[in-house]
Amino acid sequence: MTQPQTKYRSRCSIARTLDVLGDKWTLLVVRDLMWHGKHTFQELQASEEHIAANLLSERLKRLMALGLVAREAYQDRPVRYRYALTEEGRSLEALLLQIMGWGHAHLGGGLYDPQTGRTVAEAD
Amino acid sequence: MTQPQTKYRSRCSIARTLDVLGDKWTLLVVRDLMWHGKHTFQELQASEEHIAANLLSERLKRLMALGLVAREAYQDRPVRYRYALTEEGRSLEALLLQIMGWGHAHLGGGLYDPQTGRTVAEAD
DNA sequence: GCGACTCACTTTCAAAATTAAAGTGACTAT
DNA sequence: ATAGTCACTTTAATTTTGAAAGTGAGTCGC
Repeated sequence: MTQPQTKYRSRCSIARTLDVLGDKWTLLVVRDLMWHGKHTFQELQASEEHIAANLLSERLKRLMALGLVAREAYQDRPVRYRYALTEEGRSLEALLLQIMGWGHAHLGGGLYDPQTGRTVAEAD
Repeated sequence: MTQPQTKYRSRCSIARTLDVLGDKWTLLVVRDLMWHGKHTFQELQASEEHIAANLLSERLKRLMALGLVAREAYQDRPVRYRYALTEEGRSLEALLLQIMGWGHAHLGGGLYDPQTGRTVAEAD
């Protein structure tokens, strides 16, 4: 549970969620961390949607500030980081599944099965 | 099922859904149409988040183009419209509930109960 | 008839966000 | 020494947004 109301547009939970996750990139980063084993900056950047480096950098900072993502250095000299979802970040899985289900049914996108790691229904 | 009329960034259902709904306003319009009995342009514009008229106009056009919202004239001279979700638009309810649930649990927003039309848990 | 008002927008324009590209700094490999 | 990797940051052009004002068709009060 994060802090005060002043940082949000309203007290509506949907508006608040959109305040922090409502853009075209944030949830794709979460998707990659959640399911696709992408944990370094360059792995995240290499996803097929091609997020710009400055946006990835900014989104990771926001997700860390929200406590949804944490990073740890996996190497010094030079320091290199590994990003991972926190437990709170993993709580977004149901939301991601819901979004995926809707997009599959209504926009013809693929349907990924986190159990098997496979896309079980092809996209148009 | 909407056809590949639009071109999407990728075949990922999440990316596609974000392509069409991934911004700070679209789902608030859907929320108001779904649950709050707001059906005219001015009713939608009067919500507490205060969407700008140009954005509301553009979002309604997009939602209509997607087949999620339809409008009918409820008056001629001058023509005035009533906007409503289509059946496909109503399919977004589960997604809205999921987003609301997450926002309530993690950002402290209110929790609305569509059954009773009441907010059952207050926001911070 | 005249002015004030309503509704559903559209236009305007500055500010903010996104995009693509190039640049930086610390290193490693040849 | 030169080239390459990684994790970013910076820069500059383009796009989107946000706030305000404007428009057009009509109604209402006097």
